[in-house]
Amino acid sequence: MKNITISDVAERAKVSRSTVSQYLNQRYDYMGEKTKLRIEEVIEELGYQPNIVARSLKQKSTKTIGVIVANILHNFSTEVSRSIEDVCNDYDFHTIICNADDEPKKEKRYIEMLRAKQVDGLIIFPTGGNKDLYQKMIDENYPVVFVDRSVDGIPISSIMLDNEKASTLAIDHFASSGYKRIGIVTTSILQSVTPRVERVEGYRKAMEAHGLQVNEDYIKSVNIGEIQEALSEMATLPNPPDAILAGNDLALIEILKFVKKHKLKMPTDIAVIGIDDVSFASFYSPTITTIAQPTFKMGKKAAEVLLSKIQKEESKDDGPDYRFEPELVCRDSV
Amino acid sequence: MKNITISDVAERAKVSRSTVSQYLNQRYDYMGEKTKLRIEEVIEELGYQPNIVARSLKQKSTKTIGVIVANILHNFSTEVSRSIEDVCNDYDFHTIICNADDEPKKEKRYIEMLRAKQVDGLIIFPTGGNKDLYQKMIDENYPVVFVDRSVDGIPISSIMLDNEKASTLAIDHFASSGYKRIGIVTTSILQSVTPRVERVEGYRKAMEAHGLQVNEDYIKSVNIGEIQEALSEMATLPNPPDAILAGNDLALIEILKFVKKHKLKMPTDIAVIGIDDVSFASFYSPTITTIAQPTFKMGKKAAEVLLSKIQKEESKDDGPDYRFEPELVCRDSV
DNA sequence: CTGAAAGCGCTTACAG
DNA sequence: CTGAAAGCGCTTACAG
Repeated sequence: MKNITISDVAERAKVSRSTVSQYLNQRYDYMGEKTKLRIEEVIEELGYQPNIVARSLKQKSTKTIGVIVANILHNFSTEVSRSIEDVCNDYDFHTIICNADDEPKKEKRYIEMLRAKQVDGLIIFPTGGNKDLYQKMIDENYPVVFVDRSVDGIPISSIMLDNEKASTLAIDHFASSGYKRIGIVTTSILQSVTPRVERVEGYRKAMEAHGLQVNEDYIKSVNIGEIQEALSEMATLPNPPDAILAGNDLALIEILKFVKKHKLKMPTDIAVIGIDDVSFASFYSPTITTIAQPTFKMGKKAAEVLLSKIQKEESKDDGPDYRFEPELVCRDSV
Repeated sequence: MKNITISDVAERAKVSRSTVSQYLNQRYDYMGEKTKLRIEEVIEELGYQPNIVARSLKQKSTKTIGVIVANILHNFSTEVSRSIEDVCNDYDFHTIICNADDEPKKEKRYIEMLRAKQVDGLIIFPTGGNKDLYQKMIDENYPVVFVDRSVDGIPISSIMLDNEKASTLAIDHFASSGYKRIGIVTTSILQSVTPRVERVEGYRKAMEAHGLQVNEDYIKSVNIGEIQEALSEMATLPNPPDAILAGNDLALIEILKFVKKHKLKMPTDIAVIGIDDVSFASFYSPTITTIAQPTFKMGKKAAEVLLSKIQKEESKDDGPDYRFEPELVCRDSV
């Protein structure tokens, strides 16, 4: 199956390839009306579709961006990606989504692959483990924006939740419902991933603001596989917490499993709030009070910031971060 | 920022571009050891990365495939896509995922865009609404495979669940637990989407096999927004069903919402089985009995079939469909 | 063992 | 108003 190229169209329409190209790029300014119509006809007739790869090579733009999420298992990643795609679509950009699986090595491989593929820019939920690469992109003035996390010493704008506020909303709500022994469970904080660190920090501050005691035994930042154990430890404390804030959706699920396994009742035995508005929150029993992230807005912003960097050539920025407001969704688990 | 090209490498290594290209393509056969080392060094030194767009243009292969899912909201779509990506990754192929949103128009746009981008093949969860395009791809011997659904008169292999078996497993399980008034609720069947049609068909056959009466009022195939109403209708029948099979994950969620809203108890007031093993099935209250699709295997198969079509040039096949076995996951909602 | 030349399918000044 | 020419960054016979 020989592919139809611009030459075939030109030949058939009895014009030069340049003229066809002008037509394709809608530069009709100086084109004879009959020429235009003739080309249009031939294209229709041949079912010609321009080869975008060839165009990209010449134009040095692929109209494609790459998105590298740290871990696709978080609902947040999926929703933000979806929103990024929507916006890109509106601007006729394609999106290639990759999942680094929390491994800096994979992230590195994807960054290199995507750049070799000449994507016009990158949206990264950074693992944090490739500072040299991040810095190299800055030095080369290559368009990048971060999402969810920032990286120390790397001045790339990041689209993030106001994480401290998220914790504050939760603690305020617990407190106003009379809970005092409030714990927090989140996935490991060892790589100092921004949202986790800030949420724990926000938790501490909010507790203090309410004059509540911060008990270190009530704070668990461990790998997802160790959460059950951490919860058991908390539960067997002489004075166990009566409310728990889940630092993200995966932590929440672990908590719900624990609650179920031990036949606890929410909110009487234990009150729960989850950061991230999981899909089943509204029909779980009881329905789950959550702190929702504006994932749609955040994805939109990420795409817009990146696209504008791409357009401007001038992708320099002082790396201002964009913070988004969390929202308390009251339901029955508190 | 001038990009580093093969010419820069050639110049610096004092060889021709051809030789560098040979090196890049690992055709070392006739290359002097010193040449090889020199090139290697220079590449390292310059941080050179070959431009894949240029390579693709010449090689007429982008090492990229497109995936167009009918509706990304189904958990099935996400999981299968993920598995496709994993396999493609192993073969050094990239994946571009698009969501047709159940709209044939969007599907058409994506097919055309992806082909213009010269993707080497397409995996489609077909909406069914673009038969001319599907046929055109067959005529052009362009590599395509379908997933989840087949399209009447279009001999393209499809990777599908054994849908009748899925319903059979559910009905058998209901029946063996003593339920007799069994209903089925699924999203609209109007466009004769394969799995929906087959699941309803399987339901009928299985009911008959058990000597159970098929009550047409127990069969609801309506748009997602109308499921609540359909359930109300069923519930107010003089003799309402005491068990319901959810045709897919979205239908299941509607049922769970209904159950919650009307404070019904599962399985005492109503027993439920869902086709698709949703994420929360194992910790919902009660845990939910489901029929799981082997999404991972199905995605793997789809990728493998497509990749082999791509490799063979000869992408013709007689369109044999591949059927996968559903699995009953017994939990507490029956 | 390595290089000169042609070509992939476009686009973009530039000339007329 | 339209065409000839050069070029994007690679690869691939082919010659030597």
